[in-house]
Amino acid sequence: MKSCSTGGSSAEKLIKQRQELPSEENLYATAEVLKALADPTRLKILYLLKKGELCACEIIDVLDKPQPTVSHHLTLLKNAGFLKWRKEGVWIHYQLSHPDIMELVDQIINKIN
Amino acid sequence: MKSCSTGGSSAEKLIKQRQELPSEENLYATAEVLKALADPTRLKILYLLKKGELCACEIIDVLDKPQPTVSHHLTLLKNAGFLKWRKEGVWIHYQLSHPDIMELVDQIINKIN
DNA sequence: ATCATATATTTAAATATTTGGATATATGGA
DNA sequence: TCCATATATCCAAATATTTAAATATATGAT
Repeated sequence: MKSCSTGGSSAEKLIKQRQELPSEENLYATAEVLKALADPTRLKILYLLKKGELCACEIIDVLDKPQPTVSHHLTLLKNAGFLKWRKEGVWIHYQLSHPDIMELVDQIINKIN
Repeated sequence: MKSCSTGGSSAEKLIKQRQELPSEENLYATAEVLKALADPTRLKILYLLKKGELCACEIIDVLDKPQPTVSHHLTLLKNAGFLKWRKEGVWIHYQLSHPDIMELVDQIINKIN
């Protein structure tokens, strides 16, 4: 049996292929950001916010989930960098920090489908 | 205390906001696709394949992980629609099915950072 | 047919994520 | 100050994902 035709994976080739990749750190960080996107509840929040700023209580109403659940998802989206917010008294108004990211998400999905 | 200034969430407003969202089904499907992306090992595979076709054995070599682990990640990427493949004897050569998706991923990450 | 190798599947353990009740904190009104 | 409401945090249970050993399957060489 001859060897895999894509070319023998010599030690040098291997090292080079590894070097050309993003660092582990980088890959982990990227995965973290994408994980924040990869959940139906959080996507729902993001699509909601495409229409404009909303306060947490409104998001809770629309999603119709318990407050701690929504709060948790908002925290993940905030930590990943998807949201901006401003406090106004007791209320917290959330906005997309990069509205055009949602277009990019849609483009990925369109390519896949 | 006055009510949340973004506007009282009247029943009609709520219903409208919900209607304007993608369906649950759609949100779940989108989340599935994004989940396939949201893992450092799978991102590594995708970045590797940006350079061109590789056979499974080479991917295993570069990642330096046990074969079943890599096979599992390849299966998830295949199922999500990110990979094309062709069999050549025992070998399976994988390719990105939509190479430009990786650019879109990079754009999302660049916006966030 | 037998063997060696490439890849996939099965399975179970380890780990991480999601959910929501209970509770804490923050803010403003009375 | 005391109360009501908005939001966050803590915690534990339910669920999902990741990892890798063991095993199965597929292919081609002898």
